Amino acid sequence: MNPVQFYKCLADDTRLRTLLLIAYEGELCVCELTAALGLSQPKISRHLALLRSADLLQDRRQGQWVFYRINPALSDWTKNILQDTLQANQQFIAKDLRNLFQMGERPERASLCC
Amino acid sequence: MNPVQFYKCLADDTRLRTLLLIAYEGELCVCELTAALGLSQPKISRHLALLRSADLLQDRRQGQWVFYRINPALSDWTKNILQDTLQANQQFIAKDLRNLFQMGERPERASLCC
DNA sequence: TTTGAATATATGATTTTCCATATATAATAG
DNA sequence: CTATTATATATGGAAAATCATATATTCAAA
Repeated sequence: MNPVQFYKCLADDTRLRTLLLIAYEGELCVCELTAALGLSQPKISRHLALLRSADLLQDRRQGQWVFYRINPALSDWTKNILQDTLQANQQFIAKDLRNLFQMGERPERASLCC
Repeated sequence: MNPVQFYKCLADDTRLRTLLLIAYEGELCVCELTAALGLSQPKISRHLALLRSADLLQDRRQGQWVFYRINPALSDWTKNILQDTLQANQQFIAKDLRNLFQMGERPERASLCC
């Protein structure tokens, strides 16, 4: 992956928060992200589409929800950058995480095994 | 440093090449960067000004030249990101380095000690 | 038909680039 | 020593390109 393309993906408030929240939680659906970030659904969807088409995110539909996760096929260095950014900037998403934990009725994930 | 501001600095071809070249070489002046990148002097000067005002770069004048280096006061995580990006993307600046090495009459650095 | 999510279009805002010119130091001629 | 010229870098202003957002609409699943 071209490093400039990669950093363009991170160079936006909504997208970086989204990526770090997903990196922290493992998987989040659009409605959880709207609750956490306090932004409109179309706005978030648009950024998710960008991150998906850049192969930073993977999506899966489960019933009425679409869940996003960091693409496990990402190159090691980009995964490391995301992890290091998360470790060094926890306060950057602290409020978003609080919003997420206060959200009622978060959709249940289907267990991936068994 | 706000991570979004930081990544905006890296999210441009000219700026990322400039940063990685300087990280690799330790210190470069504007005329060396123009030779390495093959871009106009005003274009490079503008991006350098942006990186300086974001505190990613430090400059010092020596005679007629202005030398730029990575700001040593940068936070550890941002310095690490730059180093990791350089390690994982050496081919990204390979051609620029070749241009630099082929450049004649590179200005001499004053030794910093004694 | 209701809920969750994606997209199209238009618009506004920010960024990037180019050209010309300004400044600052250095080198040279008189 | 002073005036002139050359070299290195910075910047102002305008044009072009890119990017982000809002609103309205559409699609898909239950």
